[in-house]
Amino acid sequence: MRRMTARPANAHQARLLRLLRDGGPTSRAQLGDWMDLSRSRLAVEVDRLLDTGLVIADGLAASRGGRRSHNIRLAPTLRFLGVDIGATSVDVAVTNAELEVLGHVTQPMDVREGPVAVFEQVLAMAAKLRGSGVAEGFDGAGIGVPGPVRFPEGVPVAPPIMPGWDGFPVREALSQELGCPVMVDNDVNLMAMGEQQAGVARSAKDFLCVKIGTGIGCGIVVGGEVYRGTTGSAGDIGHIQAERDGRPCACGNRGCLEAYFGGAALARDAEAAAREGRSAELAARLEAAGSLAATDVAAAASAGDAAALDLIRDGGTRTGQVLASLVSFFNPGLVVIGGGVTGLGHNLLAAIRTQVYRQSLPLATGNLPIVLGELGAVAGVIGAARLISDHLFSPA
Amino acid sequence: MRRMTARPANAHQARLLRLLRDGGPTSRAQLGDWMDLSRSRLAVEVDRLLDTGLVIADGLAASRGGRRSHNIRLAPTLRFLGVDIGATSVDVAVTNAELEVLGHVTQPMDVREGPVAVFEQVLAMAAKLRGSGVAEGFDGAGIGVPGPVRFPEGVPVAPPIMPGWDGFPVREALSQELGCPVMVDNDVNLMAMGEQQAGVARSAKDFLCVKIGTGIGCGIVVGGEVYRGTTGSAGDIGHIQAERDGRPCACGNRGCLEAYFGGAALARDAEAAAREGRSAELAARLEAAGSLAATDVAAAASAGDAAALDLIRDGGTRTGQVLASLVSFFNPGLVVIGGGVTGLGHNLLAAIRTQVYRQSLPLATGNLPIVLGELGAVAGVIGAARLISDHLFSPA
DNA sequence: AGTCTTTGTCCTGAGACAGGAGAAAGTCCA
DNA sequence: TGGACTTTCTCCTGTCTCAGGACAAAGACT
Repeated sequence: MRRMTARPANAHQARLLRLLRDGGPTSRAQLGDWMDLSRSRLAVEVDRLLDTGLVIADGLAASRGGRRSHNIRLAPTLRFLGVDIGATSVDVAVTNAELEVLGHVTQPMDVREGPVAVFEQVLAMAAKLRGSGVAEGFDGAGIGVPGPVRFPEGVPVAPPIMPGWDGFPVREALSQELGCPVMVDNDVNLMAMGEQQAGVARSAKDFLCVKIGTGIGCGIVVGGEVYRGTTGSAGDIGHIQAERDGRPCACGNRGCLEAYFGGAALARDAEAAAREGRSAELAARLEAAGSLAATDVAAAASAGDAAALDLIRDGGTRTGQVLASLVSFFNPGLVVIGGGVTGLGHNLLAAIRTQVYRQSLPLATGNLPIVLGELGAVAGVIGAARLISDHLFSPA
Repeated sequence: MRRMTARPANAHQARLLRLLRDGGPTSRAQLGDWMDLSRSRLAVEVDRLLDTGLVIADGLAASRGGRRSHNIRLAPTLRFLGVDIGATSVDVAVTNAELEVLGHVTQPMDVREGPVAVFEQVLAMAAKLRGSGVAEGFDGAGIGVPGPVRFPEGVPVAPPIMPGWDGFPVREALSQELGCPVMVDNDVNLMAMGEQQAGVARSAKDFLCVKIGTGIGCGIVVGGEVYRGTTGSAGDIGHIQAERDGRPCACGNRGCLEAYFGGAALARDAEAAAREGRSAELAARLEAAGSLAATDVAAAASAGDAAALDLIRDGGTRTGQVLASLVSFFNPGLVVIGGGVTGLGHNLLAAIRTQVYRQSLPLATGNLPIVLGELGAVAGVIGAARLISDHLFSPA
């Protein structure tokens, strides 16, 4: 099947495509109101988009007291691929042009196996989704990787947890393989975009999105746009010092937040608690599985295990301390907590909130919601689809 | 004398005005190149600006191998007033349209006397400048206040060090008094704008500007624009926790950065060192003056006093610790250190640099200059003039 | 003196754009 | 059932915006 080749020819067309993406099928009149453009001018641009095939006019909407309107909508055959590469697993999903998830698969994986092995797996997963009938091909793909990215080129730079990826031309390689445009970004930024597109951050302009997975990162959104920093490492808060002369961290420093919290540290601490006899619940789970993960701590905590609860509270408190500084500095309108350990749920959230509300300036916390992300594992893939659609729905 | 009433009618004209402001007198041909606009289209907009009187064409430039060009420049009679209200002093300056300082006065003052008393003084200073012949009137004024501001309305909100100012309609009141448009912002943001306009940050897009005066604040510039946060308190880093369960702070919390450093804390610590006999140099100065200020510490340090050097190093280290977190988070392309205590100079800078380069991520610090501001006291007033000129040089 | 370069002006044709007239296709009420 | 009213969409017209080319002005260079 032929895939999307056309691109919007001007800013009006780009804006139309995004409005249709986020607002669904819409009449010409409605679009004119939204864009603050005369109906005559708008009609021209819509007609041009119809010519390109990027949008179609199908069916008539119900009358609202007058002539029935034509539904203008994005081409129903458009398909985006969203890929979220984590430290220990990978998510691949297919969306339509409205960024609704049509198919989604998750598999365990180890990033340290390097880009070649990982992308082989990703391509197999994409092929599987295509085989299941939700897509005949892809018009674009967004890729999230767990480390800093030189965004314009789509190349990871100096990623601590994925050494083999440094400088690998992810964007170019995948674009070749998939035969469609590809954009690459940090997984945390994609989570923020996902929650902004379809989650709790829909109406937020300036917000932070803290992802607590194997590591800890923070997506920064300024004026509705992801802020990536000068070298693409903005939001890398895992190695902010949480304790002076504290625990040694893999990065070479001491007392980093990630040395105390995040999936890896949490599992380590839980195993220690089990071995030292501080928790029968955790010890039993360690006995059964041979090792522990963040989910075990969550399960133990909801079973009332005191040691597990302590671990969560302590991690939340440390995260909250760091976050309190960032809230004072950045004065966001919303803070979203997400990532693998959100299974820890409200115990974690309560600890974070307590710390932030206590330590940050009243003016900054006065009306500051701190909430859990509502999309879970699909936040990343929706963000990835949004990334590539933002790219494709911008003037050529 | 009649003052500026015209405003640019469209984005082209606004851009032209800013180019002329930042680039000085320029030929039509040069402007066309800068704006990426055809000479014919540009000529139309320039002619319209000439009609409004906002710009003039005077004299001919030297030939560059062909016909000599006309110099297009901003109206030489335009005058902006820049006001920088600090905790203990106030700066007032007059600039021309190119934001060059034509006259500048500084006076001691106490913000706690409240807005009415302070503005009486400010208006007297402005009148004095006008009397000296550098201006016959003002086309606009920018005001910096030492606390958070609700920017669109130009009203201070919940300012900790200037309680009487909460909710006072600074913008409206001064606009009445001066008879010209007024914009109000946090003094730290104005310092950042000043260094961006005419100082070390001229080419920086994303940078931080740390102002260490009586208190400590941080201007945040994203993509060339000041970021103010959701409630206008972004950059308020003085009350970030520098030490767990540390010194009590005036804000009610413990261990805030401002409890350890900044002009107030530094003076307090210096007086303590003098009284406890840890520094003969500082004791002598205390004896002579009855109290100590940051400048005394600077003088003592440059005279080789060990206790003074310790104070500076300790303050720099703590500031550096906080800044290290913010650098990891924000990944700026430049960090500027300015404010009253920059007299502490390179001892302070060295301590800050050491800490940031040690604690932040290598990717974020790899090519990160940390430098002193180069404008000193005029940074704020130039920033204030820039603020109002940005406002006036934008489409009506 | 002749050629080249640069600047600035003028003109033309393509496209952007708003607003109005009016046709199409419905609702609503008597 | 028919007339009045609404809403949507198309078409037309006049005004701007804009690029690019032709050309004149004014000087540099040889």
